[in-house]
Amino acid sequence: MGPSDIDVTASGLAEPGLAGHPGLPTADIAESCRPVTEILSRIGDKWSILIVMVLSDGPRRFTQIKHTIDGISQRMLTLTLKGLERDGLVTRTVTPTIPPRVDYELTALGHSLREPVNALGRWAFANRPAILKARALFDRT
Amino acid sequence: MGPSDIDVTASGLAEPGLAGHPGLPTADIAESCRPVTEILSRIGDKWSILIVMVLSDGPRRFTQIKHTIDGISQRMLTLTLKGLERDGLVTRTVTPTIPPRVDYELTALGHSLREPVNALGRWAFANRPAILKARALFDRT
DNA sequence: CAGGATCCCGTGAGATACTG
DNA sequence: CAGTATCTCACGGGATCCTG
Repeated sequence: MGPSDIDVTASGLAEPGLAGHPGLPTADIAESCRPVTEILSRIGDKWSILIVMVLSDGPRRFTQIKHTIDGISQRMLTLTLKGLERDGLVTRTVTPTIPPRVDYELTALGHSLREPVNALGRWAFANRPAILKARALFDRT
Repeated sequence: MGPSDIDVTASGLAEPGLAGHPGLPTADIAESCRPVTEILSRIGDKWSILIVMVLSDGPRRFTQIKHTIDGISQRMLTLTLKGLERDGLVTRTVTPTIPPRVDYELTALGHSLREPVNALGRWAFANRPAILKARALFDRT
């Protein structure tokens, strides 16, 4: 999650519409896919999806998340949570007790993300055998 | 402290074949999300989705793809195509003429991937304004 | 407890240059 | 045309130590 923006080219607004109808000028495909790739670079990292999944049951505290997701460093947890908060997917509520308590919770936007992600998850789960098989076959030769 | 102090309701994760059989310890969330993260690391890179989108109209030649996707290096195009081929999402057909001709085409598996990706794309497009707004707000303070 | 500040390393990916 | 082979660098991300 860089400090700066994602947009690379002109400050322009990409035109709507997803790619894929015959007759569509192919040169614009990258342009029309920009929102997708943008989101993918947001949730396509190593931890975002896991955090969203963990939070889908309700609010969780920092260390609670940390212990639920095995292998995540507190650095990456902090950074990823901050990124999710920045994009409005997660809220952060501090209770200034001693020791401090911080709760993270999915926003409505964050919850709505679960649907397409679950769709992808179902695809992944359903086609994993095929992929693994293709992969094994490819690697053998 | 153990996994026992974490409340397990798992209502949200109970997707068919996905995470969360009821009563599943939350510690296994990462485990049950593995297929998703696996796929995400496959298509979550910088170019895979774009290539799949370009190929969704039908077979394309190497340089055709290269010129359609602006900014991709031939190195990354080769590598990404090889990865997609390895996972059974794309076929590679060589016509040994001089100069050689190589066509890439989506497999049925590759085509089926477009549906969940498009779902994600619709989400991305619909919620992009909200995300950008949240981002701008977050960055101002 | 929650998170900042550093240090460090592997690898993702761009820029050429060469080949069948 | 469709790649392979290097060189290079930026950055994602882990480990560790420090603070309010």
